[in-house]
Amino acid sequence: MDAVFSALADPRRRRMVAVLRHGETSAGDIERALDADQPSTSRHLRVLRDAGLVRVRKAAQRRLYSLVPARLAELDAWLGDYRHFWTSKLDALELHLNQET
Amino acid sequence: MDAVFSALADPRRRRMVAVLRHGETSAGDIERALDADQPSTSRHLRVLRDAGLVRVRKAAQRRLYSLVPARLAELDAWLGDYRHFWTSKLDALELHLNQET
DNA sequence: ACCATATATATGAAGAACAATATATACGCC
DNA sequence: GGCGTATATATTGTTCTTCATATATATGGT
Repeated sequence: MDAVFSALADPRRRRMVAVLRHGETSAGDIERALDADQPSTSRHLRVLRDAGLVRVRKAAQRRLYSLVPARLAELDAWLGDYRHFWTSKLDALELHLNQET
Repeated sequence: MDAVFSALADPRRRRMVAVLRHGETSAGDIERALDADQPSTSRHLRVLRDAGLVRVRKAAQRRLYSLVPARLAELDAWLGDYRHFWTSKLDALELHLNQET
């Protein structure tokens, strides 16, 4: 879970994840989509991979990346424990009080 | 959003958030709940505060911390864009396949 | 009311551990 | 050999930890 959160803490990596939302994408296409340099792209993809957020598949010289739903589902499960905080009426009031502070 | 993710990347800070799920808690009580030293606790609370995940209220010498639902709701909203990945049947299958890897 | 002390929390500074960036180089497949 | 991608290395920047100190409020004695 640590790795998931810290992987997503970087805006470039979140943009990568956003790109992957549209389906399997090659490292090169991700690189171009983000207009980043190649080694840095590769390194960031590695962080996402190590966090289990993406998986990679070889296709000749290309590496095709895609999202791993399970990891995002875990994050969702974690958040689930807190969801009542902003969904319940009682806490909607609390939310309102916060805004005044 | 960066700050939210990186604040939650630390397990101690996630435990703090978990403690705060039960309601407003003083810095000292959080410190004891986590069995951590005082300065470190204070600093971690600051990170959570800077990320907007908690707010603080003064009561004499005590500082009473509580969760800010809005920030967690933002996280939930971000996740929302991806939710269909693991809720659809097609991707439930995919989730299953990942677990074998 | 004044002073000393206690309690609760925050901040400063120094060092270790960790992460990011850039440049260069290596690997594997066609 | 050329292409797509990954890794090594050096450097710089961030974050965490610890010890020491600072600030604010409360309490008790005189």
